[in-house]
Amino acid sequence: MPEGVEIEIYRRGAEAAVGRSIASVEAPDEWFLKGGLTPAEVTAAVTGRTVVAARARGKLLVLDLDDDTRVGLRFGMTGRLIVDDNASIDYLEYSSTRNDPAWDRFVLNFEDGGDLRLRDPRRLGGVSLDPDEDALGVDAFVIKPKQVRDRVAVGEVPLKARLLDQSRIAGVGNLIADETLWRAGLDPVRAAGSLTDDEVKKLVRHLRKVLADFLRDGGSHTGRLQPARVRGGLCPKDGTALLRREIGGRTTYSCAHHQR
DNA sequence: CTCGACTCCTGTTAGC
DNA sequence: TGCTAACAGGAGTCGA
Repeated sequence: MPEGVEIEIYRRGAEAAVGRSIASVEAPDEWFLKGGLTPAEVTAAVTGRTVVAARARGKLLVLDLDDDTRVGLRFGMTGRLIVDDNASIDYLEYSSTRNDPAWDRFVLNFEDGGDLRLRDPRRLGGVSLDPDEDALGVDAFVIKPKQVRDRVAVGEVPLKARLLDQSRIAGVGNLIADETLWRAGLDPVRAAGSLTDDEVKKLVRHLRKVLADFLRDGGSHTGRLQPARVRGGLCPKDGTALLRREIGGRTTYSCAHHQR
């Protein structure tokens, strides 16, 4: 599903839109527009403008336009970005393997004839104008150990829930969180503030490696834990029956043996 | 401010 | 074969 890794892949795909002018907009699904935005408003705001940058912050993809308007794209759990008929990602966990244009919720048509499409079967994504980027924490790709210690590894909230809190660290979704904690040998229900300095360092080290691995391998579904994230799954490290719990409101798989 | 519970969305799949 | 119900999770809202 689209987590920070997928958003970075989308961002690279969206680089193809930089320098191009927007001729028209398709916003057929008003529900998909967030913050009270209407199709008429978004059309007026972006038509005739040129894309000058594509940026990622956590799970938010931002297109900067030449008049400082910012277009915020969110992908929910099933959204994909398609630029000029090129999808940067073909497979998304929990999404459909079909490819139906009826799921195009937002389209920018460029003056040169190409287009940028946000295709989201389950409509959990959305489009906003001038999104509040400051509400997001430091992006997981660049967060430093000290920032993790100060903003993530604090309080009595379960560690897993903390990692999913986008205001503290942006871009970690359910699969990245489970894989990171599994590799780091940390129990997802541990109080976030209970980690020692060494455990914080270990957490950051594994997070960075997980992000790099997932980026290299093409998405957040490519983890070593992933095949075992099913009912009755066994830990790929030691064969122990995995625990399946709901933590932070999300299905969480972890190993009772080596995650402490 | 913090935090857990709840709600939204719909394609897919398990099970009868 | 056809149907129903459960399931998936990112993000916003609400109340304690």
